[in-house]
Amino acid sequence: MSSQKASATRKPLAAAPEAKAPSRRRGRERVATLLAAGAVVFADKGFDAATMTEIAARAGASIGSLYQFFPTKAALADALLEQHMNVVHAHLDAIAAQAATQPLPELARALCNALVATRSANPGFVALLDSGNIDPAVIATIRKAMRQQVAAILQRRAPHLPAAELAAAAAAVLQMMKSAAAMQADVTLPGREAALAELAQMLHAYLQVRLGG
Amino acid sequence: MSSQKASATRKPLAAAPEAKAPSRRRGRERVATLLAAGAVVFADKGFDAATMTEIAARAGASIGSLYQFFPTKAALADALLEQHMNVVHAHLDAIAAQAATQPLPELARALCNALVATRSANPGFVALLDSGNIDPAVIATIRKAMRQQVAAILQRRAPHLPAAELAAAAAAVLQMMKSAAAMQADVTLPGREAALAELAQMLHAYLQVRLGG
Amino acid sequence: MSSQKASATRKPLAAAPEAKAPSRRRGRERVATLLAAGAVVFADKGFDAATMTEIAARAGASIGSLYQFFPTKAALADALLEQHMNVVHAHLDAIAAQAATQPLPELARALCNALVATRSANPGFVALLDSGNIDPAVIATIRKAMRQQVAAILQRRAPHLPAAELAAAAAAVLQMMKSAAAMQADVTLPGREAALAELAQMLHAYLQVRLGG
Amino acid sequence: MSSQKASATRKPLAAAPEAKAPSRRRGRERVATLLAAGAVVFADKGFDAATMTEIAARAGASIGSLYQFFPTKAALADALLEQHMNVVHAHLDAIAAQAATQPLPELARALCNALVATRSANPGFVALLDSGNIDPAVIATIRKAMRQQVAAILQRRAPHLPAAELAAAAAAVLQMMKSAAAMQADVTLPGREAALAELAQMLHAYLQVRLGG
DNA sequence: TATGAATGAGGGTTCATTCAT
DNA sequence: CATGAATGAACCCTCATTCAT
Repeated sequence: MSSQKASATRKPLAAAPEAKAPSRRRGRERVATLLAAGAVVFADKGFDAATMTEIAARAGASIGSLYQFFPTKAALADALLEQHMNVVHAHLDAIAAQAATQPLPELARALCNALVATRSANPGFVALLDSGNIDPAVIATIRKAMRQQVAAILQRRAPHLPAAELAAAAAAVLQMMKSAAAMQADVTLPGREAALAELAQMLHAYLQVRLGG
Repeated sequence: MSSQKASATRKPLAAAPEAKAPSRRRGRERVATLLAAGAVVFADKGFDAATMTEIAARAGASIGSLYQFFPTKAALADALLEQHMNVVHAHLDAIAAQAATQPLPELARALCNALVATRSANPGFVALLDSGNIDPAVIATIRKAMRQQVAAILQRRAPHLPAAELAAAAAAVLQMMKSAAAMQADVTLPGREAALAELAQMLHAYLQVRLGG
Repeated sequence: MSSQKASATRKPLAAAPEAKAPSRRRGRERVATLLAAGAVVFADKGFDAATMTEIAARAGASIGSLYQFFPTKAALADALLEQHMNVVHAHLDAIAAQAATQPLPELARALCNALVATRSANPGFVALLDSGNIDPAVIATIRKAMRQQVAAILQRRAPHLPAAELAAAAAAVLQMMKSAAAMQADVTLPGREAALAELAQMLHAYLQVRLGG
Repeated sequence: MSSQKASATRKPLAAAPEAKAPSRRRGRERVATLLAAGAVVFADKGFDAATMTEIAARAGASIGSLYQFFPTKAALADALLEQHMNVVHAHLDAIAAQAATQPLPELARALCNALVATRSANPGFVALLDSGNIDPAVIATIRKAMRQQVAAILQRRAPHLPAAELAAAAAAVLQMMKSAAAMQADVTLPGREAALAELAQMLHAYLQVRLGG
């Protein structure tokens, strides 16, 4: 199964109260504004400390308006999450497309950067995932999907790796990718760029061992 | 400077609201109970969702008693953090003691396990660090101390590595150690043990490259 | 400068936490009710002993409603203060208008009664001013404004009094006016009316000396 | 009845829980320290905001020790009040002793200064009286006693004044004395000294009218 | 549909007072 | 007596959510 397909067949994350799809253009714009505001505020303060009132205010909307589209704080977070996951998946799909032909060090770097990029696009993402306020089932789903995408990437380089080993490697690589994102987010780290390069190096060394030179 | 010394000169983390030290035996026991309860509740729900009331209740104490020793929710978290850091630092010191003589794969495994172990001893640890409710300066201090300890460990294997490279490597290794702990905490991950082994492998491959065979 | 003008250019008292202005009619009514309730409760118990819960209850509102418009107990007090000051200033303006032509004993009586009247309209006023919970800068501002108004009144009778003497006299007269109000509030004082008359007498004697017959 | 006698027969102010008189020297010292600490803290923060814990701490005593001598926050305040009243009464007695022979302007000044002096010796005094936390009966008693002392002073100058007029005049003069004290406490008042002189002038003018030149 | 007022449970924190040691 | 830990009612304030207009 190609990862494109995987991402194409992805289903809405939550079974919970869904935002009613806005029928008019005006509505769609509003939703976008609200999501953007939510992204910023969640990123700034984390899920718990973020308030629906502030999000609405930042979007230039009334609190009532916000609730019209997102019946729950968690629903807003879910929507945000889904949106971000789409970006992430697209990123990984792009990497997968090149995976077979790219030199290994470049692949390593690309993987390391995957989450770094999307994460700086929206720093609140992780805060949400780790806040403990998101339905664990949703989180599990997300993680599984990402692992599968990473596995698909690795498989391009090592088509005959047994499924179990592939899965384990994918989990490890994904974890490493998260590490890179976390490191990128740590502004207090002196020599951050060098350390990030080191992480890429680490990934490269591993891929060499695992996938064969 | 030996890492033992480093840990000997470690200073209290918190700047502002310290836990008032109990002077009676009763008080000291209380503080221990309260810390334990806090650890559990923070681990369960994260910093924000944890309530002082629940912590007190779980400790079998009244809310007033809790506040007698920890003037603030954050102060309690700080105390917990400090306590945990002591464990972590001791762990790392122990690793450092063996670092020079140990076979490399074992060192890799030991590093991977360092945070895994302390973290399962108290799963709330990370939640606190990442919650955004802890004084960023405290967090920076903690991270720096850990990086230095890891650097000291690496230095035993590669005494002549330039300081800058050493620092970058330490940051990368530390990040990896955290990855292992995170992975360990993810109960939804199928084949977790295999994946953890893969992480150790990754670290090993990296150390080989970095520190020389 | 006429005292009317002075009162026209008066600015809002509070520096920091303003009452959020209601935009709907319902809200405006609420605010009025809440202010009234606050006035009563502050008067009854003083600032510290008054509770927001009681104020809300007395207004027939929920606690949340109260906080919607007054983000802080102090903000409510400030609003109340400002409202009362407006009444006081209007009173003093009225006195100023007649000051030039009125017989001196009548002026003395009017001054004595100025605060008595407004104060019985809202007995909590002084409690607030003296509670030590109001921003001292606000208090200083209030006092200064009152002194200036009293000075303006005196100036109508003695246009050529040097500014410094005028200011000192105004401060003394204002203090006397407060005395009258305090006396009025003391229900345990036997012969209160006679004593109040005595105070007016005292003021009259003073004005005669100061302003000339 | 001489005012000395009046002050000699004064009874304890409160019927409420009394502090047990300490039998040993050590105890008496402690009580003195506690009272002093209470005076300072009440003065600083007012009755409500003052905490028993802080008072004990400032006295270098434990909270338990404080409660050994003053079973209640109000009891402490009462004790303080009584102590201060003794000073005030002594002051007034001294004034009474000279009242008959002194030139009128000097008497006026002495009266104005009476409360000013004692009040700056302990600025918390008024805060207590006006805080609404002291038993109103106690307050009434205090006021009555002071009025009687002032009346006694006035009587020395005008022995034949009818009792009712004397009482009214005493009430007015007392109020004026409080005004002077309040004015003295107002650090924001520019030209405070001049204003105080004005107050003395006012009192003088009144006494001339009332008591005859 | 958009707005903003209304609601109230719940959270962190304080402090007078009590009591065992 | 002294000490300091223990208690818990009460306080101020927040915020997700609902609802009338």
